[in-house]
Formats: sequence, C-alpha cells, structure tokens
Amino acid sequence: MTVTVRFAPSPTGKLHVGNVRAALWNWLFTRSRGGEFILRIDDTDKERSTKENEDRIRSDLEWLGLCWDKTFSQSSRFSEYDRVSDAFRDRQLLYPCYETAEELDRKRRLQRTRGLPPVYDRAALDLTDAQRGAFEAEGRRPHWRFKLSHETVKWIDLIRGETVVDTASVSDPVLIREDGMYLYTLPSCIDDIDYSISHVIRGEDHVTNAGVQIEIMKAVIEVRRAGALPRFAHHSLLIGADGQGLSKRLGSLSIEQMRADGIEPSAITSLLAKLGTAEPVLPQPNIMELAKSFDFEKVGRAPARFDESELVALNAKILHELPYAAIANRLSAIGVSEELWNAVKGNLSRIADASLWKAVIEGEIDPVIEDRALSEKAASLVPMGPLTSDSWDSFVNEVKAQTGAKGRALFHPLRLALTGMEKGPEMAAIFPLIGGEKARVRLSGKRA
RNA sequence: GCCCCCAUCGUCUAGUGGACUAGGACGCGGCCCUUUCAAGGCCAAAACUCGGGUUCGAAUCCCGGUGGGGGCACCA
Repeated sequence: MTVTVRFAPSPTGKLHVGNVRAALWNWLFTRSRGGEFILRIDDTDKERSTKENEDRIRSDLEWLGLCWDKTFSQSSRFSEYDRVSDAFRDRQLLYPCYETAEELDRKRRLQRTRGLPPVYDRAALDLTDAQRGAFEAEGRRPHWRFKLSHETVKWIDLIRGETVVDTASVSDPVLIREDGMYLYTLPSCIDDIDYSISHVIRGEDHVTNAGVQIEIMKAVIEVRRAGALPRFAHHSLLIGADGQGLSKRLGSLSIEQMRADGIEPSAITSLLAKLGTAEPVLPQPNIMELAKSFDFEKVGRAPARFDESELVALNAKILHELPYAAIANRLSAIGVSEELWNAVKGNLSRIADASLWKAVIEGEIDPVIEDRALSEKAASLVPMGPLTSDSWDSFVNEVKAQTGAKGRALFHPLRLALTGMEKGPEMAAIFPLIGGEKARVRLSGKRA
C-alpha cells in the first residue's frame, strides 16, 4: 500500500510541541514506509491566517528536518471546494440555516440547563420556502450545514483500536459560513480524498471530527467517483510536567522559542518521537534512525507528560556527542575552533555556551585566588614554551610535589585561578589553550 | 451539564487470568574510576488509584468511586 500523509497546520499561530509531535509522527511513519509527506497550509480563514505564520511554520519544519515532498495551500483550491459543495446541495446533503450566532448560543445554553448535550436541533430543515424567503428579505444570509446520517461510524484506529462515533450525538457541521467562507472541515475532506491521503495521523482532539469527516469523505468520493477513505491514527495529547493540560502554556513551548533557547532540533525530535511510546528516549542526532523504529504498536493511549527539563538534559547529551564537522559553520560563526570545541563540549548544555568558555580561555578574566601560597608557587611552575596535552599532568605533579597539596585541595584552587569558575571542562584540555603566559599571570592573581 | 478515552516505580512504559518475587529505559541515590566538577563503569531504592465483584487464582475480566485528558464553535 502506498503511504501518503499530510501535516495540515493553520497559519493562525506558531508551531509548538503539540502540533510538531503530530507533524513528526506523520513524517516518521511515511519515511519508514517509503511514502510521501505533504505539507498542506489550512488557510481558509483569511482573517486570521498570515503570511508571517506560514513562513515561520515552514522554516521551523525545515529546521527540524521535516522536509516535505509536496506542499499547497487550501486558498488555491476554492474552485474545487465550490464544485463539491454545489454537488452536495444537489444531493440535499448541504442545507441552509438562518440562525444567528446569538440564537444558536441561546439554544445551546437552554439544552445544557436541561442536562442535554448542546446539539443542533435541525430546525432549519423544517423551514418552508416562504420562511427562507422571509429571512433573505430581512437581509440574512444562510450558513450551510452538512446533514449527518445519524448512524454510528466505526473505524479501526491504528492507535486506539476499534473506535466508534455516534453521529446522532453530534451537531450537523457548518461547512460554509454566513459570509461564504469555508470552514476547514470540507476543504480538509476534499483534499484528503483528492490527494489520496492514506493515513491521517493527528491528536485525539480530532476523534469526534473523524466520525463526521468519514461521512463527508464518503460523500466526496461519491461526487468525485474516485478515491478511498484514509486510515486514521489518533494519538493522545501531551500534558505538562504538572500533569495538567498544555494548552495554556503553548506560547513558551513554541519551536521558535526553543530554537532561541539553544535547543537542537535533534533533541526535540529525539524526545517527541519516543515520548508516550514503550521505547526509551535516547539522544538520536539522525532523524532517519528515528523513522526506522517508528511503530504505532508501541504507542500508548494515555496522555504523556512533556517536561522541558527533560528536553534540556537531552539537548546536553546530544551536544556531548556532536562532532565539530556537524556544526562547523555555526561554530566558526561564533569564532569557536575545532580545538576549543572538543575541549569544552563535554560541559555544555547549549552550543552558544561555547562562547562563554571561549571568553574564559581566550579573553581576559579576573582570577579567583583561593590559596595564595599554592597559586603563587604554581605560577612559577608553569612550563616554559608552548603547552601540550601532556603539560597539565606534569604541571600538576610538580605543584603537588612542591606544596604537598592533593585531591580537591590541589585542583580546586588551580581551576579557580585559571578559569575563575567552580567547574568546567577537563583542565588538561583547556590548559594548553589558555597558554603558559596567561596562566602565570592568572595564577599570580592578576587579570589576564 | 452531557458524551468519549485513560489510570503500573519520580517520568515514559512492558504486561492480553497462573511463567510477576511486576521487567526495561530515563531520572534519583550510593560506590568505583579520573590526583576537582562533569563524563564513564558498577550497585541499589522505587509502582499495579480506591472500593466491590467474577474466579481455585486478578496488574490483567466486570461494576462503581476518585483522578487526569479530550470533545460538545459560523476555530483548527
């Protein structure tokens, strides 16, 4: 079976951990099966969609490595949507309604106080031509609802197993607004059929929608006389580390923000690919490796916790294993040489922190003198001439022999004097980079 | 309010009536190593949401409580 999936963000906001997880799973699934990944921009809402958001979404996806094989915007396909909705009207699948938003709201509140679910009562179906004419004469324009079958829709969800939606418990969905604008539902169904989407992979907030959409898709297939229903996979949503829903904090969880915070794309994909599955979360710099092990069988049904501190920790691990060549351009941009990178990477949690160590090693610092006698003695023992990777050991041995200090009492004052920091990279690696001249000055307590 | 889904170590989970003394990974703690921190190696601690029922036997099946998530838009 040919696999074709789509990720369909709406350019009304930014990409965040929640929707990126859906994008990633679509991508991993289709890559693991040699299929296609389509990026569809759901921009039917002209007022809220912006070009900036769309550009941001594309650049975030590219940054994450989620390349697409095909992309299009729904705003380019209105004529197709018109064609299908005309056919729906002919088949009485689409009916005009004249209630205002306030009237609908009042109806819902009334149902709720009676303990009933707020489902549309289909009053518009009983309207006579004369009544409709009267509304039109009043200046009202209709919005259009799709007439659901009121039967039970059933499908085998790849994650949830057999799933059932009773369409009698759902309102007939509004497909076209009073102003003639399409809501996302119909365009989405038409596109999924026209582009032969084989699998719809998304969050479980769409489970009820799937029931409705299956009915609409069936009608689209009839109109088009072609196409097939996709299979569905609805995954649970992420919750915060506090066990509460994520929606309120989404701003701080945007990909844009993470990128600004120095999180590597592979840290995000490594975590999001495995979180909520039976497989361990491990640093995986290669996203294709993630695709190889992707399997719906291993996905749990319960909401999974997304903890930012876990992402930060994973980011550090990825950095520790990152060879210079993989990020050479980014490092040279901040003036970090391969030598420097290899000396300090084991202590970084963000790449940008390399410049911090660059400043310590190459710039000037005020040394911290913890043991004046020891550091002054040490200053006189720094080997003359260029330092090598062996210099540190012989230097420390000499200091030990002449002062009697050992262990922490030996190391700690030297580190503080030479770097001004409590902890940091392996001294043997950074000692030659600091250089003998600077080391002598710092050990004697002067800025250098 | 109504409907749907879910519930195992701190976290993600394995587990489909006896093979469970409940397994793994991450994290946490301890030890070793490195003449400091980190990294690495080793070792430990740590869980079946509660109450009923079915059964010779329940983490596993059923009912109920509690808790969490989702849905019920002229948003997506």
